[in-house]
Amino acid sequence: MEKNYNHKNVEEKIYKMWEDGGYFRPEICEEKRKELNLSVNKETFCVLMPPPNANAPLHCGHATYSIQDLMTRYKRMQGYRTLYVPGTDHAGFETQVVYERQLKKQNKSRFDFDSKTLFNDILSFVKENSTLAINQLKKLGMSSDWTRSTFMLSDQVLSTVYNTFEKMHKDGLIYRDVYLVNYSPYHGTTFSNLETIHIEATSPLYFVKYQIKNSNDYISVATVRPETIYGDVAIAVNPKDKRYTEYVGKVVTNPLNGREMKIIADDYVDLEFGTGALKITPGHDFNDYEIGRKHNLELISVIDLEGKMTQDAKDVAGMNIKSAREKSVEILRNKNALEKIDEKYTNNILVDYKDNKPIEPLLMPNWFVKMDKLALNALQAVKKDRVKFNLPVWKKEMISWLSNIRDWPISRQIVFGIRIPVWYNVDECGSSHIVFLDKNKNRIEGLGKNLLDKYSLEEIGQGLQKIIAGVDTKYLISKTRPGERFLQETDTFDTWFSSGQWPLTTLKYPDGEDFKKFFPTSFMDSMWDILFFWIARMIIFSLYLTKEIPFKQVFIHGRVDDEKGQKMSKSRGNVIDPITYVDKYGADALRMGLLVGGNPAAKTTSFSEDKVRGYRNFANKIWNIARFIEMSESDAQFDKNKLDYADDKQIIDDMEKLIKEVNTKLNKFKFNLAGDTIYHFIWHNLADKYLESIKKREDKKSAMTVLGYVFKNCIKLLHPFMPFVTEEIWQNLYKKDQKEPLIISSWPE
RNA sequence: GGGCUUGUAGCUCAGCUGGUUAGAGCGUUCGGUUUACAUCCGAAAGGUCCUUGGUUCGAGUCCAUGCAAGCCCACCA
Repeated sequence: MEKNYNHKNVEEKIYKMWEDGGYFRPEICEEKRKELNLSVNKETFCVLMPPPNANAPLHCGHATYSIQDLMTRYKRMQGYRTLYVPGTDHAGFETQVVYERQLKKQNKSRFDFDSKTLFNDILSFVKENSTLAINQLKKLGMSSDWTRSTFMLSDQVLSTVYNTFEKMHKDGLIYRDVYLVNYSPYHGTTFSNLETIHIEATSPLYFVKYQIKNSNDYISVATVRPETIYGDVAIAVNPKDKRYTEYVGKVVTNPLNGREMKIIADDYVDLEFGTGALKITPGHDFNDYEIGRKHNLELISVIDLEGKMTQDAKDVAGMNIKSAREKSVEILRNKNALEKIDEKYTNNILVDYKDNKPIEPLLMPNWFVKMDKLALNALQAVKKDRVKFNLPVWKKEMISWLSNIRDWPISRQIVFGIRIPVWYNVDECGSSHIVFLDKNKNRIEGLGKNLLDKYSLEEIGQGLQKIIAGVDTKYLISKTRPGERFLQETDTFDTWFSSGQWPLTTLKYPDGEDFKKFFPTSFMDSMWDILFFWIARMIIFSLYLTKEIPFKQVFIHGRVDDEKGQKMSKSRGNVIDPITYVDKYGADALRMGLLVGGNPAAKTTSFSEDKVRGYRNFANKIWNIARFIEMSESDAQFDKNKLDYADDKQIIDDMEKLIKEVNTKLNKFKFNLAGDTIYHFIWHNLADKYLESIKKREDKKSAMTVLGYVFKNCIKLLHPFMPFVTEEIWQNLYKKDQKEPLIISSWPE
């Protein structure tokens, strides 16, 4: 053994030995343990890997997969039939954004391609780079069964997702509706509520006069969006507001288009704010939409999908929102309908989480999942602890989210995703809006009935970019084209619709062997940022399809921040690439830095090079204990009844205590405490005290036997944390007596 | 507006159901060519455990108030 531990000579070699030996596969482990007369537990232990984006390099967050691998290795050594299932995600929206940036560099955009071509181009871009993430996970030491790896766009996944959609439709859980959605004109797609955020902005607040019919009075209304006045259908005041009591029920004139609108009373209106009177624009504001429904008001769209004003916006039709706003203000001013402007007004505007571009609430036909009943099942499962959480706070958050759930818009207007398996008969969707590239690659847009006169169905189908079918358009659900005259819905599923079924698709629901053996799974590790996006949806889907929960235990880990406790971000320039630390200090040190250097269960945990370096030193420490043992002679087999020295008895005592403590802590998922306990024992008890004391003994042989025995148990306890260096030491020291590699050796109980 | 979390050594953080002299990594100072390791060893400095009050034989740990920082949800036109 070399004087210093060098991870570079070890990690790749050891990983290959494990993988080639099939030790990541439950079947082979079971077989080998039986051959060697090691106990085999009938129970299974299964962990699903949250699928990383197929084409992006790993970031620090992925290094927390060490938690999953730690649990896997722990249970594997305990003799459970252990399976850690890997996979990769297509990450629809994220990937498309990255790809579109590439296109932009070539002066192209998504509009230059028909959707089929664009999809295939993005897919091959993903495939070209898809081994990147997997290879990096291997470098971290993940002991997952790569022969079972699943890709989110594989046939198996598609088939399950389609079947689920069909079943939900049959059960009346899928509906199509015009709904006010979060639409991003910039990205050209809808976002769910979870994907939008509010940011503070300064927007001029305009006070607009609405003339009361047959009177000289007017009501003044404050708004930051005068261009939407074209879509106003009412004025609302609070019923308790004495200033306006006499006006309720009267009629005002819309200052921009002359529409006659009622003054209604609704206690949603805040008496304190603005003038106490609110314009109601159900087509472009979520609260107004609710009020509109309550009072049976008309829905008017004055902004279209491109972010331009519609024909209903008369004088400003065709303009973009910004110019339309300026123009509207000008018109109001000319009509003497503008009372005043508060230029310094600050408000919160709705933007997307990705690029912080404005979201327009727009009326759009969309596919929805009815959530009330589905969520109720999940809620009960969580309340009854059928799914356990590592901290009570996550259970609470889950309960409150599930209790206040809204219907889920599942259609996205992006290309890179799983296309919704819905087909329209072109002869029945004449009023649908269709966009396609003709054979000369010119972008053609119009109503279905008009286009079909000029173009062949084949040409439209070939170049198809988008169909926006009316809510009442007839459709068929089918995995394949149901007939000559059919075009498929161009919307794709929200990525969480497919990843929400990950426990089912990876294990090959409903008939796969793995599904029968390993479902429900045992341990699910994830960060809190996708608690609702993902964890909740997996519970919902599993309960819906199988009546079973998808996993028994959820472990929520924290965000990995930099050494100053600041969030890592590209703009701050403090992003740490985990692989550079693996190269510099070894995967073992990196894993310890995350698992033991902080508290992985805390909301955030700080990570630094110093920590990793500290644990690299620890790897070297145990390496040198191993060298010391290798260089000294020992004579007999360890026998607990033949301990002559008090020191020997003490260290054995301490070791037994250590084993108990580590087991207790691991079973409570206190990984940092378990690891820290081992660290202390090895360095400050075993090495600094015991090992130093026996150097002075005359008869060293018996002491070396004790040391060898204690150290062997330490190496086992440490294996789930630091798999590489422990396995390498095991191969050097204990191969003579132990035929099995450390990875499947028996755990000290 | 509603909810949550955190406040411990110079820095980043551990501290399990309350129980002796409060710990780690890095940093600082002093001393070590001990034949496993300088990626090391020995020693030291450094903490009113945010404030105040309470429960208790006993509080870093439990409760309340205040102060400070951060997060999540909802969003007032």
